[in-house]
Amino acid sequence: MQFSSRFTIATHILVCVCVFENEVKVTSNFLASSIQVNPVIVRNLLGLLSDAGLVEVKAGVGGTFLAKPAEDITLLDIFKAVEKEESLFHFHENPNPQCPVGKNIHAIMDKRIDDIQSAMESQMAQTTLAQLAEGVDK
Amino acid sequence: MQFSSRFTIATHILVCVCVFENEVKVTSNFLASSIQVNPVIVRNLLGLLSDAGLVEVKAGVGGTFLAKPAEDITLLDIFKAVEKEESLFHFHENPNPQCPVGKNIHAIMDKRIDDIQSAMESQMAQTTLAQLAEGVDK
DNA sequence: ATCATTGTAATCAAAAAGGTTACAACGATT
DNA sequence: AATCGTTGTAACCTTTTTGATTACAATGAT
Repeated sequence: MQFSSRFTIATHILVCVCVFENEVKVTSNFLASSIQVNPVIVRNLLGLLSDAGLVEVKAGVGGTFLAKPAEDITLLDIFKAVEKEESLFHFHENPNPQCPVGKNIHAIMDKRIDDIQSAMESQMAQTTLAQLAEGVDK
Repeated sequence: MQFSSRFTIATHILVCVCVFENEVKVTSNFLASSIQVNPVIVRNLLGLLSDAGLVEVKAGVGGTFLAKPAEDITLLDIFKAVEKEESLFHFHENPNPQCPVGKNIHAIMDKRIDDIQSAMESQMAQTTLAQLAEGVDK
């Protein structure tokens, strides 16, 4: 199991936008050639990032801009924008209610699983796009 | 993206073994009927848990036992036993080295990604099998 | 009106997940 | 040594997801 590359690609997109938005027109083709994936994949991800209020995409004329300051965009924002699953964990659906363990397994695990997901999300919230963009050596 | 149900099923297996190992013979069929999945799936997971040194499975005669005290088995041990991916995140393979962002994206993100995975794993290590088994109401 | 660009639908291939059948190997019991 | 329930594993199948690609209507500045 791994996260799809949507998260790392979306992050790559946002770093590019942050670094280049005032220098060149950041089109899906520009982004696609930096990431080396198909431009349609970029456009679909831009749609998700736009829905999440992270970027503004200029239809027709082209070009993408940050919709808010890079200091206010975290890895958690990006993750939530592109990974739509509510829960990280996939429970087996039908544990046997006749069995004491099957009957209680959800009650036993749900809180622990929430805590694990929260720990991950808290750490994601620690990194901002501004910090990432600082690491780009032009 | 979600983790496969291997993790929750494997945890269910271990809770069952912990609770029942001294009462009944814990076979793959017994476990399968508590979880309500195919016995072969249980046997495959038991193989992984056995490889990881968490359980001992009696071939031939049948039955599964914990290989160490329930206090010494954590959710992280279970997770690592059944999810073999080294990294949680899947990087796009070929960022463009001609682009300042493409060239640096790994250097920028690798540490952050490690921190996120570490945060998740640390939280997983906080819960022991013994704690989970306490929650079973027989 | 033109033209580069975006938004999106329609496909397609590859990989992964989950399930199932089948059967050889095992090992205690008789 | 034959039996019998069980484990270990191979083979196969379906469904879902991911990632990729082509195609084209809609957009909006010029």
